[in-house]
Amino acid sequence: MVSRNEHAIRSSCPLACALDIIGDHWSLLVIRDLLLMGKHEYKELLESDEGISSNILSDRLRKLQDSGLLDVIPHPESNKRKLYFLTAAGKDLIHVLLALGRWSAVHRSDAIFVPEEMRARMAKGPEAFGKEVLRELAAWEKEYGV
Amino acid sequence: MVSRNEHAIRSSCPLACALDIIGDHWSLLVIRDLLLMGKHEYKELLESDEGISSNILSDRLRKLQDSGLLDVIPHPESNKRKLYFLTAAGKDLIHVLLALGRWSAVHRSDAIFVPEEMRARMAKGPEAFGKEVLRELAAWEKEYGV
DNA sequence: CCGGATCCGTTTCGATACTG
DNA sequence: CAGTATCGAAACGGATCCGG
Repeated sequence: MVSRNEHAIRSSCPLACALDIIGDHWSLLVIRDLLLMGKHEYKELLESDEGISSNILSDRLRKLQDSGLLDVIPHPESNKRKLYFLTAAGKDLIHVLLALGRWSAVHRSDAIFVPEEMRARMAKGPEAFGKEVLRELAAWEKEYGV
Repeated sequence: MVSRNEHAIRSSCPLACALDIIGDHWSLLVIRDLLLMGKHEYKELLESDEGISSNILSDRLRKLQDSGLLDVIPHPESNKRKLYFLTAAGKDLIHVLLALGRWSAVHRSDAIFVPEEMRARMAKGPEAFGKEVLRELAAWEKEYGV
């Protein structure tokens, strides 16, 4: 396990929780996957191109839960699987991701943070794209009765 | 020194450079200080509340330089000191910081990423605040003949 | 003094193997 | 399939040293 109580320690320092989440490689990637890529299961998250390892993934999932950005619900098709959904606070990070996507489209066109076609949409109409993403997510949630 | 060639290795992987910068605690803090807090010197950066240590700071400064987000110029008042200024790409991260500041104002009102008064301004009129920040920065640059 | 560089003990990360 | 245990590698941080 990766340091369970570290989070509690950090929270008490003036260094924003925001930085614990955003200022972390893997958390950011997990959020991207949950928010933009339509992923909701452990396995799907594990398979992202960047290759997060299983212990890191479960650590970050727990931290996101602890910070109230993530909800975990049982999978309707299996009692061993779980579904991960962002809370309202988590989903609101869409604005940060959009800003980041836009920045990286402009200044880091060589680097891939989201798939090409998505970046194009992001860059052209960020707000519209953001709304669309949230709508898709809402559809998912409805489907699974979140 | 903290791993000099790591950056080169990372750049070649599909994990965006954006994440190397933004997905890092200390880099993000340094950018905040340079962009929002009007800091431009090593010593000033070293003194931020979060307490970065000198080796970490110089490592991050170098990485930011390597990624083209940071310019270093000699200090006009002393040939020993240096001035750190963000490049255009670096300054453009203002939009990410604004989104982040806004998010943390809404969802993490207990955590401090920027000073209270600044957060209020950020939350109320992000674009206006962003422009103001960039104007202040331009004034600095002019003063130092960047 | 200032901007770092270096050393070093400690903490955290992460790849792999493993388990229920 | 969803995690956990292990363990080496990397990052951290603090102190200290150094050249200008």
